[in-house]
Amino acid sequence: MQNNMTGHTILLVDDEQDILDFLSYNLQKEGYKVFTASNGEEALKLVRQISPSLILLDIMMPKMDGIETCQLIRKDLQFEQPIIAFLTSRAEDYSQVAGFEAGADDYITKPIRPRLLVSKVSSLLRRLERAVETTDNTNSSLKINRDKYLVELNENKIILPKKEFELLEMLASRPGNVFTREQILSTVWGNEAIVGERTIDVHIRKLREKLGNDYIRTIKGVGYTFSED
Amino acid sequence: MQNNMTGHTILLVDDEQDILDFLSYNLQKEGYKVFTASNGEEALKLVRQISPSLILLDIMMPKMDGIETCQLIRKDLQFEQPIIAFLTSRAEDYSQVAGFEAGADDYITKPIRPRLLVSKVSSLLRRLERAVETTDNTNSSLKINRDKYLVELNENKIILPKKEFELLEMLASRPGNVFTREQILSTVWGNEAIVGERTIDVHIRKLREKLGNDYIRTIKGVGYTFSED
DNA sequence: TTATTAACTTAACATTGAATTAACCTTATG
DNA sequence: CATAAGGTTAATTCAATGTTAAGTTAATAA
Repeated sequence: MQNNMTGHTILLVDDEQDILDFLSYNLQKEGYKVFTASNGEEALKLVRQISPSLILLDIMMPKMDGIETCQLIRKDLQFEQPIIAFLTSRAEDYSQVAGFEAGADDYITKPIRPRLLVSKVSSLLRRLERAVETTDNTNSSLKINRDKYLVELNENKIILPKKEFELLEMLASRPGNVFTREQILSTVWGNEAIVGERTIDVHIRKLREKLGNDYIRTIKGVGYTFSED
Repeated sequence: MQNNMTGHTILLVDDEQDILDFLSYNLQKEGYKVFTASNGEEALKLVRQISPSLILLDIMMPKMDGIETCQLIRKDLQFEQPIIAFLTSRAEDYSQVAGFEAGADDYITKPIRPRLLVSKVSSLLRRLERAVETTDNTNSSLKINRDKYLVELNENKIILPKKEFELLEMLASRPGNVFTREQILSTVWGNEAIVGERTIDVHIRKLREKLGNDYIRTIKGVGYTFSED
């Protein structure tokens, strides 16, 4: 039943075996490689060995709780940062837990529905894939930060509307690459959307207005390309 | 068996030696320094000497009961306030009302499960550490006090209702970061919660009403972000 | 208990601004 | 120099968000 080709590795950490089994079952079914740990220390050891893409971490655990574990993981792996999501029961207030400060990326509240779990996991992993693409252009003058929805161009911070942001993100993901209108439509708009002929142009124009004309070049009859000259 | 590096000092107060032994054993195993007292007077003396971070206090004791002891401790140590949790048997739930008024931070009901005890203790102590952390961000104009649901903005103290507080805390935990409605819902409400479309907006509005419009910014189609400019 | 108050949610309506369109203009290339 | 592809501008649209007040529910007091 392997629906998933990405082959991401997921680490589950919970002190209750039932929960581990339940999560494992549902995630393995989707084709993920799943490892489990039943406490924070075990998790820390495993993390170094398996380099998981995603860690689901129970907040309430004896000895070392999720928050502490999370902080240690973040300290330990300064470079390859996995995505970390906390598992909480509905009862626990956010203010008592404050996971984002500890370095969490998301929350999943128990009781956990299989469907929601799977969709959340895949959406979290998608975030990772995008981040990898984008992280590369570090030394360039244009930085795109998806979490902050922020574009930095020569120290100037620019906040773009959604469509413009996604369009720019796509073009900048592979500088020099020419993207056809068709490709752009199916990526940014989704191949369902029926949009007029001039829609893309207008967005391109607005981007040029904000970034200057030097970044996005038109290849007539083909499409658009992004470069930094 | 020292798993715990914080080295917190815990004071146990109970008239039954069995309970003291049981608690001592389980907490020492985690690396805490543990002291015991078998009545209120003894406890009061010890408190001054050892400055415990946490006191576990039996409610039902001869001579001076837990409530009274708690009140005296709170009066005695006006500055360094330890965290106090009451030990109660399940039957005596009526006393809970009095307990929080007397200055308790939490309840632990007998019979006591070792795991739950340990995780509750570590979570209570974490609260202490976080409270200290929070005081640090001095240069920012917004200070957040988790325990009191209190926000200080340019010298003005504002007590926020729970939901508003948690929403603000989440946004403020990563200034500049954009949180989607989805993320907000699953964190502050829990992903089971079925809340109407406008619920978040209303809370955002109330926050803006109290903080001013400059802190929380809407990114239409994406989410909300917090900043201090 | 019942009364009272505050917190939270909902519902109805208003507003906004991003996204799109339409109409017209410009340019590259055969 | 014809023309198809792309550029520009302003008007329009519509979903997302803002706002308010009126319900609910939960907490607290009497």
